[in-house]
Amino acid sequence: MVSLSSFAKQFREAVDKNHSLVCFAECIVDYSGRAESHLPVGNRILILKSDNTFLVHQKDGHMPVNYMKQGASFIIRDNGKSIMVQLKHSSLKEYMNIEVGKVHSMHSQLLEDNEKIQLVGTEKDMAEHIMKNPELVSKDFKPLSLEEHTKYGFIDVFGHDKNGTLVIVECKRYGADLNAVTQLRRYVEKIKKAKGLKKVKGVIAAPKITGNAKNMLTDWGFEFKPVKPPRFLEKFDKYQRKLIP
Amino acid sequence: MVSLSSFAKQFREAVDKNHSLVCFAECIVDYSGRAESHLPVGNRILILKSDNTFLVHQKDGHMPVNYMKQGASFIIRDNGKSIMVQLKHSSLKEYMNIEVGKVHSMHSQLLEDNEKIQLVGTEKDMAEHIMKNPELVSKDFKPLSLEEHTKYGFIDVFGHDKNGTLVIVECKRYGADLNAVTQLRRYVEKIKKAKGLKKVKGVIAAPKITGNAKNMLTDWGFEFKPVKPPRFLEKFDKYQRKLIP
DNA sequence: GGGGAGAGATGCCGC
DNA sequence: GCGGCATTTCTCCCC
Repeated sequence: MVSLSSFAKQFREAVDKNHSLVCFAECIVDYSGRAESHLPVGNRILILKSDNTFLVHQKDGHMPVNYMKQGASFIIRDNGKSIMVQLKHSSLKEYMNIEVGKVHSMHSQLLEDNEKIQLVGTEKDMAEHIMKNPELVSKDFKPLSLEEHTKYGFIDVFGHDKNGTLVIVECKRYGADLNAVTQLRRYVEKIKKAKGLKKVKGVIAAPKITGNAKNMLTDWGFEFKPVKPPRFLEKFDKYQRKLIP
Repeated sequence: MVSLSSFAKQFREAVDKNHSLVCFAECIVDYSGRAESHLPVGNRILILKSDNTFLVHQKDGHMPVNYMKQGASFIIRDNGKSIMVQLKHSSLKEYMNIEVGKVHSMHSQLLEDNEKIQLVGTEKDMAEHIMKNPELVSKDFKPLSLEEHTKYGFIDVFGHDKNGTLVIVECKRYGADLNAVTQLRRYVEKIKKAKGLKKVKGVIAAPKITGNAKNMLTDWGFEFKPVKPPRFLEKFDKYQRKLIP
């Protein structure tokens, strides 16, 4: 058990020194901003990060129950019976109040960490994979470019077939849904209009597709190509064999 | 500083007893599942929740750098120089390895919390707001129903005008974008087909709309109605005046 | 369990 | 700053 006054002192210090702080505390949380919320009294995990991001986690679940992004100011007030922590994010017009009644434990320190996560298997990796292996789309597909942000939109892979017809490929690392089809539809319509073309092929490359999406795809004359997202890339290959027996 | 052996023991105990655990530790994190990642050595916050959700947070930022959902099994192995925590989520085919080299602090306990967050200001609240105030859409709009999940789709508000023409309203609590327009377009097309109608009105009700979305909207003959999301609802009104001076 | 859509989505990049 | 889009999205609800 930590006294409320030392909680208030250590919290203030962590905010000012950009330390990271975690505590287990009984609290009431209120929020107002894009929406409004109230969380009645209970025991939660409070996390203050070195950039002053603030998270409230309940004992279960993946997501924080309340949170405040970087950029808020902190006012810590001692009411005697409880500590009021008031977060105010002026630019986002977001506000949060945490009334802390009991502090079961707390720890704060400077965390040294200069590393960034290395991630593979994203949609971009998939698009590059198709660039290198155009036969995944079709035998006569000749990819021209990987254009993420061009004037024609954010088309994943862009090329043509043996007849010179333009082909637009929309990659999805997960199962393609209705949204993926409408997205492809937008790109095809846009490029038809921009280039004054009558025929442009649209292809969705994804590991799978939902039934309704498949129907809409065929209705609109597009194609689906089952493509698995690239995994087990070279630099992770060795590691993988260790990780998954 | 916590010894590696007591870290291993306390972690195992927390997993088995469904306690919540937080520690500050130097670690290396590897992940394989839907994607693959590697995070080199550094100091992070490790969080084990009572449902065995596991989170790794770096000192900055809103999101966890690595995580594993509820349902994984935990193997904790002492290598002498480090502790290997191996998470295996068989049904999701997700794996995570955390190699812990130093433990700066740790705490675990049973967290008692029976409360759920009360949230207002969602899209559903906005749809109800329009049901009660149909003039926000137009003077002659007569809403018929709030149908979230009907055979016609997930239409927010559904009604007709003075001529008996069907009106579909798609609400967005944030600015409407291209996606919102294609969504409305899908609903209108679907209901036209299902009911064999020639004309169905489509309306987007949102606080604002992007330029491109507005263009696509007018191209397709739909309308935009600026509507603010309902806030300061009665039960939070009193609280609000207190919270925001 | 799959499908569809919202979320206080967040984060990234480009303009 | 807005805009457009991916995300190991997550979460909820319905079929």
